[in-house]
Order: sequence, then C-alpha cells, then structure tokens
Amino acid sequence: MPKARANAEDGRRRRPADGGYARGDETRARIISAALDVFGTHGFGGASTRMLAESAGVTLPALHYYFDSKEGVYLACAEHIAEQLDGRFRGLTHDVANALAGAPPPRARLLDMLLTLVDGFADFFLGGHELEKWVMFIIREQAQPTKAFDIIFERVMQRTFNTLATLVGRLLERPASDMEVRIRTFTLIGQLVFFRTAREAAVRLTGWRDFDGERLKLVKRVLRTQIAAAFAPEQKLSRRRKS
Amino acid sequence: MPKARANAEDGRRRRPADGGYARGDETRARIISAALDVFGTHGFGGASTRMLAESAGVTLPALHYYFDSKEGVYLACAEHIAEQLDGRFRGLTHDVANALAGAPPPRARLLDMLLTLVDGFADFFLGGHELEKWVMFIIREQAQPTKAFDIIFERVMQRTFNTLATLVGRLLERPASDMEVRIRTFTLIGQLVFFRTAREAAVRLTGWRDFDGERLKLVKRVLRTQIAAAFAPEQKLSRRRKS
DNA sequence: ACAAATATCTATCGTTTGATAGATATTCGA
DNA sequence: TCGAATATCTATCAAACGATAGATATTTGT
Repeated sequence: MPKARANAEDGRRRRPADGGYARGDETRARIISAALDVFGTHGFGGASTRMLAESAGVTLPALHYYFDSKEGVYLACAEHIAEQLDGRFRGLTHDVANALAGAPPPRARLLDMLLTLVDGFADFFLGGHELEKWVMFIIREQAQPTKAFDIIFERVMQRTFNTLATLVGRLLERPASDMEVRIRTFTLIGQLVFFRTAREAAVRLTGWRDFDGERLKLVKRVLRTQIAAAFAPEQKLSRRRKS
Repeated sequence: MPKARANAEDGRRRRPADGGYARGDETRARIISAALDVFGTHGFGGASTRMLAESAGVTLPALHYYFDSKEGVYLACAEHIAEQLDGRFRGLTHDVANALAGAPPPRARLLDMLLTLVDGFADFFLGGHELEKWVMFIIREQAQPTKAFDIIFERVMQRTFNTLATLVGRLLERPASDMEVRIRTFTLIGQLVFFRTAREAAVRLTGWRDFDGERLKLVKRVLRTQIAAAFAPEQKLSRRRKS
C-alpha cells in the first residue's frame, strides 16, 4: 500500500511540488494562461472557479489539484506575470544599467538611452496583445493590494523604476532618490501606460482598436518629442512672450 | 383599498419614481455613497449585496426597494459619478471653452490656459480624497465596459477631452481631430491620472500616502515644466549633439 | 388624529459559489 | 508489462449569493 507523496499534511491530494509528469506541466500552464485572461477581464471576485475551469478546458477539481484554491490560481498568475515582465524588462534595461554603472556617459548619450528605452517600452506596452490582460490584472490590485501586488512590485516594478529614475536623475544631475526625479519618472511612465489602463477611453477617443505600425510610430514620435523637450538642457521655465 | 403607486408592472413594490419622502432621498444617497466605495474597492463581482447594505447601514431589501437590483445600484453609482464629474469639469473648462469660441487668443495666452487647466485638474485628481474610489470604478470598466462606462464617457469624458484637444490643437496649429493632437492630449492626461490609477505603486515608489500642500506643488511644478517644454514654439526634434 | 403613502424590517426562497471525497484513467520507470 | 505515481473525472457538500414575500414602522396631507 503505497503512501502517495502528493498527500498534503491535511491529507488532501495535491500535485507534488517536486516535478510531476510533463502532461501536468502543460495543464498547469494552460490553467494559468486562461486564468490571466479571466481574472484580467472580470477581476478576482467576478471570476468564478467554474469560469476558470471551462476557459482552461479542465474540470473544476483540476484547479485545486494544481493550485489548492482559487486564491492559489490567482497568486500563480501573479508569479507568471512577474516572471514574464522581469525577463522582458531586464532585456530592455540591461544595457542602460551597465552604462550607468560605468564611467558617466555624456548628456547626449543619456538622453539617447532614455529615448531608446521609452521606445522599447512603447513596443512592449502598445505593440503586443498578450499584455492587455496583464495590465488590468495589475491595475485591479491598486485598489486593494494583495500578495499578488507584492510579488509583482518587488520582482519587477521596483527595479525597473529605479533604473529609469537613475537615468532621469543623471539628466537632471540629481540622485535617483530625489523627489522631483521620481515624480518626473512617474509621469513619464504614465504617458505610456495610460493607453492601456484607459484602454476603452483611448479606443473611443482615437477610433483605434489597436496600434498597428503607423499608429505605433505616431505615438512613439509624440513621446520622443515630448521627452526630448522636457529634458532639453536649454529648457527654461516660464519664458513667455506677450502676443 | 388603496392602489400603491409604488407597485411596478410586475407587482413588485419599489420606490416611486416621482418624488417620495425626504427620508428616502437621504437613504438613497447614503446607499450610493457607500456603494461607490465598495464597488471601487472590490469591483462589481467582488462586492456582495450584503456588503453594500451593511456598508450603507441599511438592510438587504432596501437595495432592491431603491434600485431594483445589484446592477441598478451599480448604474446609479455611474450616474452619480457622471453628474459630479460633469459639474466640476464644466467649472474648470468653462472659461477655456468660451475663449476658444471667440477671437483666436495669442499663443502665450493659449499656453497659459492649458497650464491653468492642468493645474486645476491636478488639484482635483490629487488633492481630494473622495475621488480615489471613483477612479477605480471607472478604471475597472475599461476591461469590459458596461452601460456604466457609456454613461460616464458620453456625459463627461468626451466633452472634457475635446475641450482639451481643441486647446492643444490650437497650440500645434492643427484641428482637434488631428491624430497627433489627440495622442498628445491623451499622454497629457495620462501623466496626471497615473498617480491615481497606479496608486499603490505611486505610494511605494515615492513613500507618499497622499499629496499634501508641498507635494502637490512639486507635482504641479513638474507638470508645468514638462508641458511648457513640450509646447515651446522653438522646440525642434532630434537635435542631438555628439559627446 | 387618522388613513394613505412611503419606508424598513424579519424570514426565506432557489441558485451559484468554492471546495472536497472518492472512483477512474493515464503515465512511465523497473 | 506490471504497478506505483500522477492526472483527471463524476458527484456532492455547506456556505454565500441575489432576490423576494409579507409584516411592520414611519411620514405626511387632511
């Protein structure tokens, strides 16, 4: 009479933590993928376990077999998002982080790096379709943060923001901890992310349902123009000319 | 044997559409106020009718007496938000709309109007506390818009955005329908609203739990600087200097 | 003051929810 | 190829859900 390794302390049978079959991994991944979509669209409370199961093409108990509870599925989604974003953002910021660690780059090079970075973020945020539901997943967490937010914040947001803030800080000749630097960094991201957080408003106000090549180019050009202007060294505030 | 006017066609007793007692109005208002908070925090699916009732200090059937259903409460919240935002935004944009309808103002005056407008929006978005839950209510609608979004969009967003876009258009010497104008207007709003849509992220990245006097001033100064720079007439793109 | 109109209450309905038990099917190393 | 390990299924539970019926309390014009 074999003692199932999969038995938890309380005796409930769950997927073993160490490995398992390849088929199980596939099912697990399918559940997360479907759950990201359902949670993103309906929120935690609005999504039922039966919705999640049907959307993933599995039966109800499969969710508990792999994730123990509805909340477990939710947190696994957060882990997935954190993992994916971490990978992509590291790819984008890698060169910048290296350049900032070495000898101080000239100002023009700093601005160039910032513009390139924003360009990359624009491609990622506006170009891809998979991201849509991730953004809503994260945005919903802002009203009442759970463990899911901690996961994503600590693994992705903090480091990515600090890299950006350091770059902005160099352009303003201030430390990344400076409050003006951090506020400016924040508004910079806001310009971009708003197209996703206020998706439906954006769709109705522009008439664009998605960002194809030319449209994405226009958005990027606008961002480039505005950021270049905001960080132009000659820039002086309140220089006004009557009439 | 009096025939209750409050009887609906199906015989269910509901609050009469035409008037009622003052006490009822008060209760109705209290329910909406509480519901805005609960829906904003937990979303439509995450909020239960019992949560709504307890939070408003009424019993469960009161919700159906006043609003017929959970969805009815939700839509009444949307009406309330639309009404409030409409009032405030009209106040802010009134002078601008008038000035744009008359003789073309000089460029410096246009920029001044834009900066004043953004200043007003900043006060409203970051200053007041009541707005927090409204923003989340609206943001949640972006994932899967319901009638609630139609109400708020048609009554507030469309007109407010068009006023802003017209102003931005004048500064760029283009019509409000121009796509670059609309994109720039959108990023402009995004800078500001992001502090609310990504509230928890903002809190953790700045350490600020709210925006008191000095903090609000800093945000406003940053916005003013960036917007003034973005619309400076001498602004030229991609003027780069090697090293 | 009293009756019609309005408002609020207690108690309960049928359904959906998250979760579990226990049987059955599949996988894969020995 | 056999059998332990892993995966999936059907059937069901108790609790919470949105909603309603019907009794009771409050308000207001006369």
